[in-house]
Amino acid sequence: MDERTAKPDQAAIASPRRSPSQQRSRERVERMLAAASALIAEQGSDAMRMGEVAEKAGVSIGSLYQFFPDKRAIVWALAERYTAESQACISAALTDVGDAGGLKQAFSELVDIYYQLFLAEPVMRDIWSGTQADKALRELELADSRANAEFLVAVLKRLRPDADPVQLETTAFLVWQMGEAAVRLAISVDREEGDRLVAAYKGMALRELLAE
Amino acid sequence: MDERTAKPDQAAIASPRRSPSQQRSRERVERMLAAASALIAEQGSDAMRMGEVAEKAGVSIGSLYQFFPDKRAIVWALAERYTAESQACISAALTDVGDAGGLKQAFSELVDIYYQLFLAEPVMRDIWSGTQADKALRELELADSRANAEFLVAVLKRLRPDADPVQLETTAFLVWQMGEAAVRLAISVDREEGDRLVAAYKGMALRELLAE
DNA sequence: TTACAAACATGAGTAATCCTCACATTTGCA
DNA sequence: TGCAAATGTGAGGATTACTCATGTTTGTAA
Repeated sequence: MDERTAKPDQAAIASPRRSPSQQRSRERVERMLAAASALIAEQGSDAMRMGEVAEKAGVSIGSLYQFFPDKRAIVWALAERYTAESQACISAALTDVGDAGGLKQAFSELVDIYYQLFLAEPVMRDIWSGTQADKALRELELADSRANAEFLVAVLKRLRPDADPVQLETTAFLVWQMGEAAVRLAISVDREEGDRLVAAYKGMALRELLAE
Repeated sequence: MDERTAKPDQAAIASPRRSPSQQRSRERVERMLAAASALIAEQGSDAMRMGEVAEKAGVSIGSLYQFFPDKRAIVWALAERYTAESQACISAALTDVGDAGGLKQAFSELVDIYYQLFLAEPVMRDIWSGTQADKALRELELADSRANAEFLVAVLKRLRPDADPVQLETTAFLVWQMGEAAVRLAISVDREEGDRLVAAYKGMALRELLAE
């Protein structure tokens, strides 16, 4: 990221800014986010300029900063929406799983969905690519990953009631993070190899989840 | 404007700059890299300012740009050194492996070394954190990872001569990338959980490498 | 209806930083 | 010794995130 005017090492998770209370401004904020999303899809979030976002949204640069403390906050807001959406999806896919076969199928489907999403959505790809560099985004991703791992832990506790809970927790979290890494890797190579890598990840992860 | 065709050994992805030919300037370039390294260790590469690097190295800002096309090129140069070093280490650890037990031990040691290195070296940590965001660094990491995976493939072919070579290739590459992701994850949580995650990764990876 | 405070909108201006370039100095060598 | 190429310099151009003084709109209570 650019970080030109950033003060050194201020973590700064979502600094306080006015949140829109009137209908009019709520709509404007939506337009800002939509504009940002479109620009990120076109050029990536690094190349996204605050001036462009304002222009595309049909607002002044000042209005942008009325609701977002800085550039990263816009990306963060978009990221938060994606995580909320996918958590609902993951929760739905895993809560009903009762046996090993069910886990195998649900997990495989989830990985496929995630892979497809990354292939199809340039904004998502861009946002989670920068994850490592941005402190706030990294926190969001870790929290999200832990939450998702919890759904897996619930399933595992049902399937293997005698296993060490801490061990299960560790395994689920690792498997989840490996999945995100595998998908990010897969989309950065050619399609054929990407497919192979995702398939290999599935095998590796399921072996770990089912037979310890 | 010097359009003189640079030496063919400039395999660097982006380096349209003079490379030092005199003893004096070679020493100055070393000082620049040392200064950059120190500043990255202190504040991270985002917060590193080109002016600071020049000042700390005792050269002018112009001299800095004489040898590095831009800021990222400095980070890239440091990254390249680390990869060259670690490749030698990895090659040495894996070339003599002859059986499953040997692989298990060598792999485990390599993971430990890598983990310790990331824990101890703030510069390495910082550089490879930004990997996702920087195109050139990502290329370097992928190339490095493929090269390292090749050492693993050589071992696997010896241990499992009948296995599908493409499959082995995929597995080795995936395992290697998962390892990098696992270590990066491990250092971003508290030490105790990090140790558990690295141990879990080892188990998962070895199971995949040894028994397909 | 009107008065008024709070929310909202504006965009020229500020500050920080990357990088260039015209010119000065040093080095290797014929 | 002369000179071209390599190296050194730092003020200034260019870009861009972000601020703030000032103007406008909105909800609401008298």
